[in-house]
Amino acid sequence: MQMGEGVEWALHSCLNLGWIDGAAVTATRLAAFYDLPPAYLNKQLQALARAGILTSTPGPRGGFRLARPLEEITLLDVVTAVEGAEDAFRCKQILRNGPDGDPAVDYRETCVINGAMRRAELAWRRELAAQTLAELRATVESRHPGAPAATRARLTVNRLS
Amino acid sequence: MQMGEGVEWALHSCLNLGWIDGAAVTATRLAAFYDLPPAYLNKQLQALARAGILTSTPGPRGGFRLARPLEEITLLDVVTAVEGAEDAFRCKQILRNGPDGDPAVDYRETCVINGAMRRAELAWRRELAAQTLAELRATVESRHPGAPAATRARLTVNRLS
DNA sequence: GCTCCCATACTCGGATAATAACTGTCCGAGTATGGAAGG
DNA sequence: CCTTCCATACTCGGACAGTTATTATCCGAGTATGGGAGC
Repeated sequence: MQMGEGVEWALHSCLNLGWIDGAAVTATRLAAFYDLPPAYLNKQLQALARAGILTSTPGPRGGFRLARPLEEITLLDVVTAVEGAEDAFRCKQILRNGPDGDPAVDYRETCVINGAMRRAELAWRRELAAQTLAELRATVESRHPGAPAATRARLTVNRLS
Repeated sequence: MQMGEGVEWALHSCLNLGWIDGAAVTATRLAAFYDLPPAYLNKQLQALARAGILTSTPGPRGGFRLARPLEEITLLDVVTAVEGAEDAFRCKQILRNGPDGDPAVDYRETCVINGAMRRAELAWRRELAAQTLAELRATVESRHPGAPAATRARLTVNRLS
């Protein structure tokens, strides 16, 4: 069970976009920040755009920008956008093949094991939804006061170094 | 991000073993219960045996049996045994490639994003560790009082049907 | 009848393929730019 | 000089390979069984 690295890239990119005010930043520019594969990061940002977290504009002067302030974006929003909404534990309803299996029953509702696993995943999601990206940004700024300016300078320069 | 189905198989098999008193059950028999691939289920049971949840005995009259009562087996034990102990979110430390990246720093400790993700996974693990298989067994027995006898009959018959 | 022995069948255990998911790359559709032509 | 137009360069967006992880299978090492030979 492993989460795709797109989640990590997306979260860092969203935080960086939070330090840019209004200007659109291209996927290539964001990828160069951490030396990531540009086209693949673009793929993840597309997912964020589909989820309504970012807005994308094509053409020159185009790129991605935040669709809403970081206060209104939770970790769960980003994780769901990139990884999908379905649970990690997917009940295959093997009880249906068991001795008293009933084809008419939806064992995803009745299976005790599935219920316990869903409860655990719910706790995970609850914790993710409790954290907004604005809180993460505040923590970073308190530890590295120069980060906003440095990021803004690096992402809004006219040309890549 | 998806969890292997071995977890589901392992949990169901452990519950079934909880209704057998002392007798060893072969992987083939347990697989036939839900019409699963026998050799692959055997692989998962091996993982449980390596983790000390089951004991395995080879040869005729061999098979798997619980190493300790269900009261002392948590969901987390089984998940960890089958899926491994490492976190789903693995911080690749992309900050190291960033503007002020320091090769000497372990960003798994300092990265705010990694900290938030680990907190969420901790909540998930905590929930899993809070549930023992004995509690699941009790819930199943309250809903299906005939389950223990039916399972025992099906798993301890001399020949497969 | 009882004991000992051995061939047998059965089990787990790890090594080996087939499949799906994730990672990475490429090219096309569409758009604002910037300069050139015309008034 | 100002306006209009068009060729250009640049962006996202989705379609296309490469690589890793997951799923599934197979065969060998080791053991209790159960029958047969010997006493």
